[in-house]
Amino acid sequence: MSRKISSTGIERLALYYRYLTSVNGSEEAFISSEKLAKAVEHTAAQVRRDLSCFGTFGTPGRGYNRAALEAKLSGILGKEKCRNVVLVGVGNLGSALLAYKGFQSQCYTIVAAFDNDTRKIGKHLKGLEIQDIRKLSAVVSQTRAKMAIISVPADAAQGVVDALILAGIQGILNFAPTRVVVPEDIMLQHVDFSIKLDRLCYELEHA
Amino acid sequence: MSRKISSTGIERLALYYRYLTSVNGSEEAFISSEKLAKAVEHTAAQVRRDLSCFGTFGTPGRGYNRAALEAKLSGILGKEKCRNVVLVGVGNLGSALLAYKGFQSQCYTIVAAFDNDTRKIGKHLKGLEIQDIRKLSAVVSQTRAKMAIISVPADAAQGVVDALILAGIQGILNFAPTRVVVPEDIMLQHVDFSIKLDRLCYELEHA
DNA sequence: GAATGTGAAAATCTTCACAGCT
DNA sequence: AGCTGTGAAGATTTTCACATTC
Repeated sequence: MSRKISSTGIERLALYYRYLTSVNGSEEAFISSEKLAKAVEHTAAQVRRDLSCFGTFGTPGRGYNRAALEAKLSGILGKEKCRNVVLVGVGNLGSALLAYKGFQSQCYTIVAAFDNDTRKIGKHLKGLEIQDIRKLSAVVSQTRAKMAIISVPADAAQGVVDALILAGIQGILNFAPTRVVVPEDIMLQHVDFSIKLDRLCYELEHA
Repeated sequence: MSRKISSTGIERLALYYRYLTSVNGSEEAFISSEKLAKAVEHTAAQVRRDLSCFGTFGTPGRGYNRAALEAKLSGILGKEKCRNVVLVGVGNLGSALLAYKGFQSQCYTIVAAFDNDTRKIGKHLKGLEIQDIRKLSAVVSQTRAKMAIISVPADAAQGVVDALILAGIQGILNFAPTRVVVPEDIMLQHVDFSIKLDRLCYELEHA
């Protein structure tokens, strides 16, 4: 046991977890690495390797107990404690993210939304009042949010990121179509769909 | 020259391209691998390696000619021919994607939008009429679209993907929070932000 | 018999470091 | 002097294959 998980492996763990929680009831109590792999379009060896990084909880000859595996993954991923998230940038995309059910059904709650557009500030959306970005610091410490989602224009992204870090945010999910710089101890993930579309385009071109 | 580009390298190429097109004018005519790397948060060696996979067009001692590099990348990525894209699933996220400027400013045009909700069909959004999903096949052949974006619920994704492929679509950008199966010759990319948020959560937990 | 957990091999991706060009 | 292009080394990730356990 106990090789370090690969960084892509972490995303697979999240896929395993989502799969397990999405098929509810009326299933066998055990699932094999083979079946789990099929469900998320990966390989059985990879499933076993990923899971083995966190201990050994499969049963040879049977597979993994679904309920136990789900619980274990929940723990590994840190989903026990539900997490408060703030969102910055309530444009088209930001509004869609506010409404997105996938976050809530997992363990995340968007507890505040910010914008710098005075026409939006004060309005309500999905039960949240859009707040002035200048209140960021106060609200972050008040809600003890550790994660932020930013969906602002590319040229505003770095400034917002800096402000978030100053306010105490430790992890940022960036939807702005640009790269930003953060200190070593701040976690950052990009969701960059124009790049993904470009990649698709490339692959079509070179098929 | 001429090692095969890594699959992550392709996404970097798209980043280089976006960076070059985003800084307009008033720049040096040449840019070094070092500077380009900085701009997109990668390394100089990686930039040179990625580019070298498609020929040699840097100038030792000077760097890369910005305009030439931009043109070259455009060619590599297949951006010459602007590409018609259809979108399936006009919910919150789909609507935001329709409005997203980033696609247009690159070479993509969303030429049709589909949904299966009779309350939405016939309505107009961003100058497009939302069409009945059953017209998919006709519209795809008419517009000669080769790429599709899907933003439908997870449980509808596979069905939509199958229909798209039947209609002649060759590349799919999937925003549905689930994995789908496609034949070998169909290109598929996932934009899976609940997974990215989970990864952020994991990294916060194990920082 | 069936499926895990894991060394070892293979494949892929990144970095080093430097010869060679401008 | 400055920077590219690239072999070679290194690091990471995936796959193979099988002894071991239930």
